[in-house]
Amino acid sequence: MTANAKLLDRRQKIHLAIRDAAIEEFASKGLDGASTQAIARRAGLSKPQLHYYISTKEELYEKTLLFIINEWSDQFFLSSVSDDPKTVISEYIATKIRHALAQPQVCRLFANEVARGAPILRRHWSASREGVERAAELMRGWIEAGKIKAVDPYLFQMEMWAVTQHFADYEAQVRFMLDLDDDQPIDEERIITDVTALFLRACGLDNS
Amino acid sequence: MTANAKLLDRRQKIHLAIRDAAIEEFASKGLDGASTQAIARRAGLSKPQLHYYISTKEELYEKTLLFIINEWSDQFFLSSVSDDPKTVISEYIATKIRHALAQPQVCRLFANEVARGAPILRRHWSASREGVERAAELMRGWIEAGKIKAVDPYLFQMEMWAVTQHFADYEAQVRFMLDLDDDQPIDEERIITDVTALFLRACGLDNS
Amino acid sequence: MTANAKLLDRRQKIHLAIRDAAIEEFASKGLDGASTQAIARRAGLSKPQLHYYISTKEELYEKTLLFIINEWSDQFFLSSVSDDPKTVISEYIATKIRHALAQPQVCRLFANEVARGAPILRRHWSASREGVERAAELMRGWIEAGKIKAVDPYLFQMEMWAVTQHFADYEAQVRFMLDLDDDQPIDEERIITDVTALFLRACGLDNS
Amino acid sequence: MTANAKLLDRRQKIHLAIRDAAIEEFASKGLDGASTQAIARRAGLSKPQLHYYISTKEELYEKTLLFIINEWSDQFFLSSVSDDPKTVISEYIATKIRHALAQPQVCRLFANEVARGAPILRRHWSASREGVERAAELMRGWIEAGKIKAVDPYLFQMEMWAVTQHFADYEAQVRFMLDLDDDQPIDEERIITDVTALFLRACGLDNS
DNA sequence: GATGAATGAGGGTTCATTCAT
DNA sequence: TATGAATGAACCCTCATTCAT
Repeated sequence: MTANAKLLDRRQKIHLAIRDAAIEEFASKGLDGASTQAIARRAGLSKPQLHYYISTKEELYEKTLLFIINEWSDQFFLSSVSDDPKTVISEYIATKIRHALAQPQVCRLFANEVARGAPILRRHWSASREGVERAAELMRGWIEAGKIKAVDPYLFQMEMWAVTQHFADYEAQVRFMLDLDDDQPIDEERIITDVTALFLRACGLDNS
Repeated sequence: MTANAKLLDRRQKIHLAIRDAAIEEFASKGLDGASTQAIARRAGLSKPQLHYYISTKEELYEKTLLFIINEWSDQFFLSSVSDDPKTVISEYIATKIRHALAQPQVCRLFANEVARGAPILRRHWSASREGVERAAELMRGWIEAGKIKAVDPYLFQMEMWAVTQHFADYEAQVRFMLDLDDDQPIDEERIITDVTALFLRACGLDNS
Repeated sequence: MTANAKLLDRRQKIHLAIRDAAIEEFASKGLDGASTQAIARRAGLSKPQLHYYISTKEELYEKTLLFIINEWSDQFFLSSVSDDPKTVISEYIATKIRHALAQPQVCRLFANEVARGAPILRRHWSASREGVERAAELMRGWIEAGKIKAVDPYLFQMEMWAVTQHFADYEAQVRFMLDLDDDQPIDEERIITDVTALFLRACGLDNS
Repeated sequence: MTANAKLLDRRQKIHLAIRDAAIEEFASKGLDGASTQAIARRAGLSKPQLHYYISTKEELYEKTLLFIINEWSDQFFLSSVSDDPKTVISEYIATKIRHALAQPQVCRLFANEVARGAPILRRHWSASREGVERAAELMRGWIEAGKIKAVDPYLFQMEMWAVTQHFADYEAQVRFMLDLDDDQPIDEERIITDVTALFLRACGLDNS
């Protein structure tokens, strides 16, 4: 490994640490509530040192936001890898819940931005229009083919999003409802099974 | 009306204005991000004047939070006014969605607190235990009586909460999904109908 | 004296102290070099306290600048109180030199702004156009009437300005040239006499 | 050219670039207002790279100041190359004005230092004493010989300095007075002619 | 020589809160 | 009551400088 590569590696590590710290802070406190102090400390840096790597808090926020939606975008919509609605819906839900439980802060950061009215995010929303429409089209095809019941494709997408996202955004409440302490694991499979069944039944795909 | 009564009236008006301002600010910025400056301005007060009515920002936050969950608590759980699950579920969903669309800030303030890990709220959660269990018991009764399919009573409550709450917490995203501008009204009835149908089908109550 | 008047008085005193401090600091360090810290200290305030009275450093700079040119503007141009050029010129020079020696910081603040390219000042220069032209017209009248020699009215104004201003802007050098310590007084009358004679001779008004 | 010579050449170029950058920055912002960042950028260097060539900002300031007064010192005083006062004075003025118009930043840097009270410069002023006195002596000779009117030799020197320097220090105001845009050239000859005539008349040397 | 990184101090400004009046 | 003023902490960020490499 060359000296140059080592350098890049080091730099990247710091940038990763900053990103993680930013996600954590922004997720729980929001843009205004988060302090660069806390982000720096969490990333193991001094405040001026942090500013060696980033320019402003706002920019860091935007970059963090864009990073997560980019990483995450493949899970935003129903995919058309399969022709079978049951498979497609089940996979969407499983993937989304797994992500919600594995990276709740990422989900909450997104939720926080949307709750604020999405001032930053909406500048990048046009890119998602197509995904929404493609998923809607897919569902309309299933409905016309009599594969699923006649549901509103847009609302159905939103409802799946709402429920799967809930396990991240409302993790504390989920724990309360399920009577779990903060350190006890959430039963992922139980949730996936239940939520999947809910939505399959809701569109007439479950014969239980 | 006596002078004393007038005074109390005036005081109460100010307290109401402060509460409204606090809900608005805390909902969009969180506890840390909100400033007493902004709350005071929104309530039509000066900053020192605000501190005449409240003691600290934290306390105002807690009081506001407790107020809304108190006002709101009757909608938190399935009520047992009727014996008919279809009626009970439909009414829960309709009420909850109407509230979400009418007072999204209240919902978002709650969401924000939970997303932070509910540090304040959890001190008052024990009071909700009973409501959760009563609703679970209610559902178990329906299941045993063969009135609804065998769903997980706890998860089912959470799922209904998640979907109904979504229309407040993710209002901006809902508008994007439904292609609505910020000033266009959201079609309440369409949503209530759709979500109700979803959950009724999900527990075998819909014969459509 | 009413309580209200007292308050206004107190406030005004602080504002005056801030203005004086600002003149002093901005004059010797410029806009960028001056620190609100130093201005606050000089005005007998803490830094946050200073911000109770002013909003930003830039605004304070601009206000200070505008204040001094406003106070000072009556000395900027040749006045036409008399018909006699000798009187007019003599009085302009005497007044201007007295001001330069009495309030060198005010002069230097102005000089500093102009040396920077007058980014703020030039937004308010249009108001001075008339004064310049009126003075030029006055001199042209004298020339046509054969009262003074044919000098360039614009350059003559600038030359008088340059020399009189010099005793403020270059006070330290003046002291060096005249071999004066920092605490020794500058002989105002000697300078006024000499400079007046210079310019009167220069336009043919001195018969010495 | 040897490798060593090349090296020295390169180094010198960088030092020249730094000096130019320093003059520019210090002239418009002063010692405190100037940033090493800006100086480095203007010189095409990084900040640490700049510190490879200089030690501190203060030292750079002092060196720059000393350099310009050294380069410039031959123009500071009336020279005695000729016996004829008219020639000597005319040449002083022409040279000084040409310099002011060609290198206004150099002049302004000097002016700024003097306006601050010349804390650095005064440590090197003793060297100028002689020049001042020699010029004064020269003028006294002319006066005694009846070649010029009886003017104060010290004030006369200062007045010539003031007027010639003005075209650099107050360039922005000069442009305003002459109604010139920032990109229009200033008419050098017009100024030299006028100022020269002024001072010649002022000491009885102009028969116009 | 030159670059990335680090640091401690200080920049301007706003914060929540308190205290006079 | 409610306002002007004050304060100390903290805000985000840039400074000049140094030190590895």
